[in-house]
Amino acid sequence: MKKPDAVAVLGALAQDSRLDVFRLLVEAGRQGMPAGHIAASLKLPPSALTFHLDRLREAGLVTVTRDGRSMIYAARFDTMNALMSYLTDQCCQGRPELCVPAAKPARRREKVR
Amino acid sequence: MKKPDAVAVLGALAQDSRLDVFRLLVEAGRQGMPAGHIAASLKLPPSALTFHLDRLREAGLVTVTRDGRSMIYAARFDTMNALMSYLTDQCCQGRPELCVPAAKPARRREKVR
DNA sequence: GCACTATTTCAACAACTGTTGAAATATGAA
DNA sequence: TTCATATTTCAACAGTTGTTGAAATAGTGC
Repeated sequence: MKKPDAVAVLGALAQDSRLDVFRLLVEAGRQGMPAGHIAASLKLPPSALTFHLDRLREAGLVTVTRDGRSMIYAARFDTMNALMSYLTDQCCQGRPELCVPAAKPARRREKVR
Repeated sequence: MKKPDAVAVLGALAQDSRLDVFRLLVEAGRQGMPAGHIAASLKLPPSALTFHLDRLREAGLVTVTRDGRSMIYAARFDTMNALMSYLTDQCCQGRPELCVPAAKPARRREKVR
């Protein structure tokens, strides 16, 4: 991921309603969710939802497919993945331990033998 | 980190000049860098730089201290750290392996037996 | 075809953002 | 004190963003 893409993805997530939409789609997982269901969950007027979904799609954070009269939106984990890598590389001196506690081996493995 | 903070931090990074400034400060490390040096490196007019540094500071991404007539800005890794955790939790289903390749144990285990 | 549902498009508008240059402030040196 | 340097403040301005509601489009079923 290059800088302009990172700026676009960060900008797409840097807004209240859009962060809500994206988190909802993350929860929904790979199968996604119809636009109407998102609108109902978040109480967003349909035109506002379309506006935000467009921006998420332009940033590569969601995919759309039609199913009958519904449009199914789903989170793109690969883009999120690329953003996390970009931030780790560019904004954490490439040293995950500086910014990513998750990178600790952690908890499960008893002992590395 | 809560949602409004995450939105603020994402917004602070979601801009060309600011992402440049922050990356430069990450490179500079804990000792930071005087504003003038940043302005020179990135060829930003001083008033524009102040504007962007203010936003980074409001988002908690940099600290400032005075040294003589210079203002020394430094990246706050703890805030970046908190953002990474927030994104991993809220936008990757809390499953780092979905979005954080670094978190994969990776490569070493021959076979899951 | 007509009615019905799901979603997008469009225009309007207030609010916010990023950039600029000139003036103000703060510190240090002579 | 006066001069020079480092940075911030301020006002102005064009451009972008988010929200709204009404109208348009696309698909389904009768």
